[in-house]
Amino acid sequence: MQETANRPYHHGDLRRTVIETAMAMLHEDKGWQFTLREVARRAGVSHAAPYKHFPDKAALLAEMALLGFDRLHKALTTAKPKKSNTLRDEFFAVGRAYVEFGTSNPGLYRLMFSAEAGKAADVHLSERALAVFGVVTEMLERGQAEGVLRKRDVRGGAAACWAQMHGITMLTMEGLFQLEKVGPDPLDAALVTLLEGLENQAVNS
Amino acid sequence: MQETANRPYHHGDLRRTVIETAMAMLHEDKGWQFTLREVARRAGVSHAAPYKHFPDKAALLAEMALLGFDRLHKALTTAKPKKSNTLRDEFFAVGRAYVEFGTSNPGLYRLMFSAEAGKAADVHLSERALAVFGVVTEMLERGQAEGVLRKRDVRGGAAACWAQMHGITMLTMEGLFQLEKVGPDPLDAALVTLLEGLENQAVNS
DNA sequence: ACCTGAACACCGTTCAAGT
DNA sequence: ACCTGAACACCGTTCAAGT
Repeated sequence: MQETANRPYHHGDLRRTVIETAMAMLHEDKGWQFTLREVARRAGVSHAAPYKHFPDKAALLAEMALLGFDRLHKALTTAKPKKSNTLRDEFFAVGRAYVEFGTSNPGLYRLMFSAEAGKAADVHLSERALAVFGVVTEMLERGQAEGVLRKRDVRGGAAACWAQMHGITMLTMEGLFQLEKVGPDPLDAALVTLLEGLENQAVNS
Repeated sequence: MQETANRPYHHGDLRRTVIETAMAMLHEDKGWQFTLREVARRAGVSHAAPYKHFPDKAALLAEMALLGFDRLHKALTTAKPKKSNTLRDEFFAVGRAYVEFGTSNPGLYRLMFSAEAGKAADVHLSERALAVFGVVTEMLERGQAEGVLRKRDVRGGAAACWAQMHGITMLTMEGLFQLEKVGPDPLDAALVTLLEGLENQAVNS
């Protein structure tokens, strides 16, 4: 862990360094179009060195995507307010945290849902990716138990929530949600609409 | 327009041919990671020839993305049933058509919303891309006029719809909506949830 | 065990030169 | 006006060889 100024030949923990360097480069560019050679350059090793730790670039991408899902999961559970809060508060807190995560890590978020990462190692079907789905499911189950939400197959509702979060996040990243055409606060509007589709009682405005 | 078997030197309509060839290659792969050189090879010209018609690869991608938005717009308006149908029918028809378009053209759909296409030429802010938004807006306006939908800023509702469509489409493309974990018919569940968030009257199940 | 350096088969892009 | 062919500066990946 302690970095000595001179790394003569052996690097020590190149595997971790490669991932961290690549993660840092993801923040600079929007896409995951960083090059493996550039990563190696920044890490101060030859361009062939990373191949001792990853079979190919796709493997590195997949690992980064998994890391991304872990961070997203953590961001959501952290954002969840302490108990004795209304479900509505929790719903909005988690929703906003999701979008916030995506928009402040656009490169990483894109990578997580890219075909490239998905192909390799079944990233999207891993339990680490599906843990995010679990957060939403728990929230809906609580809502149904409290009678706030309509009683329906929770999985369908969770699917709707995830799709809505993902859609808002990507459209925001593209700048499409910054237009006057979509109104003053599309994020809020989308969350309200979604919640009211899940809620139990009638709302007449 | 009529293709002679021998194209000795001049191609005739290389610009169109390049676009069509690239479009065809988009169907084979999932991503837009086709190479310009391969396009030129298939078109039977040198790898430098396309540069007489497009300043760079990004310009070609942007043009293809615009074409994609035109096709999506057409797919939605075509799917819209003739009048004297309920709004609910229209809503589901358009929703399913949207997802269907994405899942049957994954490469093109990905390209349309990629950062690469977005950067070039303001694709996402073009009226051709926003026409899709218009289809949803019209539908909601009709619903509000008929009293079926809650009266609210239509733009917010349209934003919610678009985000939901986009999210479902992408998650389906990733295979995440084919899991038992998300239930038997997540697409339907998401559409129902969305619609009921927009609707006027109370629903007690 | 871990890393290097040269090598291979590709890219995107440019540009003088051909027709 | 439209296209070619060689060239440049890159990639990802491999592999014998070094420490």
